Amino acid sequence: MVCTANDLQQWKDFPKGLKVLLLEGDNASAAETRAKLEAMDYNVSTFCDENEALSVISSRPEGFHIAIVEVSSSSCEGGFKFLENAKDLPTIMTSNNHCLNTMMKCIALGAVEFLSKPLSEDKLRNIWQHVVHKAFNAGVSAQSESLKPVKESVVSILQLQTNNEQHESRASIELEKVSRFGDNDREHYPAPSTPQLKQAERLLDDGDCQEQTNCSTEKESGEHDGESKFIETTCENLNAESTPRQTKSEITLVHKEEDFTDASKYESVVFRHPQNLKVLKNSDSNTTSANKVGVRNHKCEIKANRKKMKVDWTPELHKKFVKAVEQLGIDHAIPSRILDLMKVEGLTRHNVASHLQKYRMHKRHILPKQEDRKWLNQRDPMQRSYCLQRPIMPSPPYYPNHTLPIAPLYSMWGQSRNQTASMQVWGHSGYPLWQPTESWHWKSFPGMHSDTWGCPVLPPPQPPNFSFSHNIHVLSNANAADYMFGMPSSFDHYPAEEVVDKVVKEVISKPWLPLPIGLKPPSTDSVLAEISRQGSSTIPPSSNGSIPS
DNA sequence: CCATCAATAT
DNA sequence: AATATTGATG
Repeated sequence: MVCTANDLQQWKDFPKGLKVLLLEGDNASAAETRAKLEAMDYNVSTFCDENEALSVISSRPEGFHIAIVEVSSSSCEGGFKFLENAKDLPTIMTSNNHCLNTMMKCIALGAVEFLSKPLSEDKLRNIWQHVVHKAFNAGVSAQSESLKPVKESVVSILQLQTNNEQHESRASIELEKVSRFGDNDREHYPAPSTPQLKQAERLLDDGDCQEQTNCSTEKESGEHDGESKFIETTCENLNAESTPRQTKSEITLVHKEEDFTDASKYESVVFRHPQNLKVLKNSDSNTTSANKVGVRNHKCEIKANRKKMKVDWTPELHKKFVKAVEQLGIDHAIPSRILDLMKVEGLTRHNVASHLQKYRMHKRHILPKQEDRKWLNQRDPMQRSYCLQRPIMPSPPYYPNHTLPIAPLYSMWGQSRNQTASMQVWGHSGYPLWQPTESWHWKSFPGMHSDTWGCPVLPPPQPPNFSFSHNIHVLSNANAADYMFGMPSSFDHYPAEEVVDKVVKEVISKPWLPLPIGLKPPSTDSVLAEISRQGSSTIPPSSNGSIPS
């Protein structure tokens, strides 16, 4: 049995009085959200302080039915914490940024939905469905006090409904369908995603979810036409025989992106199952029209969106890219070969080419600009070329493996090309120890050195008591959940300028000293910067850095 | 077809 | 404003 428009109308009335805990910060946006919710007859309580909300939630005196919690760069942890404590309270997470890892983590922690902001009315209108779904899904354990009444009222509504239609059936089954029809309805009511919690957790543990995203859509659907398909799987298997509880491990994550006539984009996380993938594959080869989605066709619809998937060059992906480029050497690093080496499913040559373009731009524009500035004071062209070709950094002759960068222009990247050698020399795996590999941010850090683009560079060696504990906390705590909003907050605490100065001076004066295990030499850039600051007098004698020829 | 660069889009 | 995609060109 399929829900009709009448059913929908009836269900639209349901939210009246539902108590919403809105935890969104103290800003205009929160007020706006609240207003929207109230306009829809939700009963909203706003709490700006996470701790306050947490205490409210633990006692839950007023019996909230659902919570809406924002995760942002500043209050991500609070959101996670809230989720952990929310238990049976259906919680919708919202966010301004589209960090997949954060999304994953939220879902893994039990969020029923992850909504991108701004929150349109469409997104908010039917959040109550999560309440319903949860009320039935969670069972009527003693814990779900707040949801019990929901279940009861839903059951009564359903009974009413089925009576009217002279369909005598068990309410729970009806409910199951009802809570699913949202998927098929043209308004695309949010689909509860809680049941897949475990899978999300597993994916999260992989730490490499991005790749999953990439590979999920593309394997069969055709790299040949260079086009990835956005897949929207609204199909729900309504066969009574098939169990809706999915325990498959191969669940992949896709972004569901739909365009609506009102141009408002609904975005949420859905999990796609292998079964559906099959269906999709078949229908893809048979039916090409994506627009034949009939309004009345509620049964099972699959829409293959031709829109290209936007490749998110995550640090992991970029790492692969850089590795491939390094492996090929700068001369042979062409998109197709890079693509081959990267072996990332779903990535097109175009994507790589584009990224390569950017990569080169950085090399050609950012670096020379900085270096030019540094060599303003240097008149001797010999010295210039010396500096270009030779990192001033300790490259002690007694390190046999330490080869030198060759091409002047690429000295920065040459340095990273020599990463293998550096690894042996410096005895680390290529990444700073204090930073999980999944979470380093490969953008240039303001105030940091720009050769970090694509290559994480450790801050200059730190005095024993210098602490990055803040970073460690941020980065590891979230399980690398968000390199995105880690960016501004995680690197607030650079080494103080004096510290850098001191270290750089030290290094310049004693270039022969090996660095502690696990540390990478300060970037060439930082040293050069320091030299230019102090004048060229401090440049170590050229015996230390003659050009190998 | 491919790589590259410029223009465009998000 | 940064960064990804699309388009044009050789």
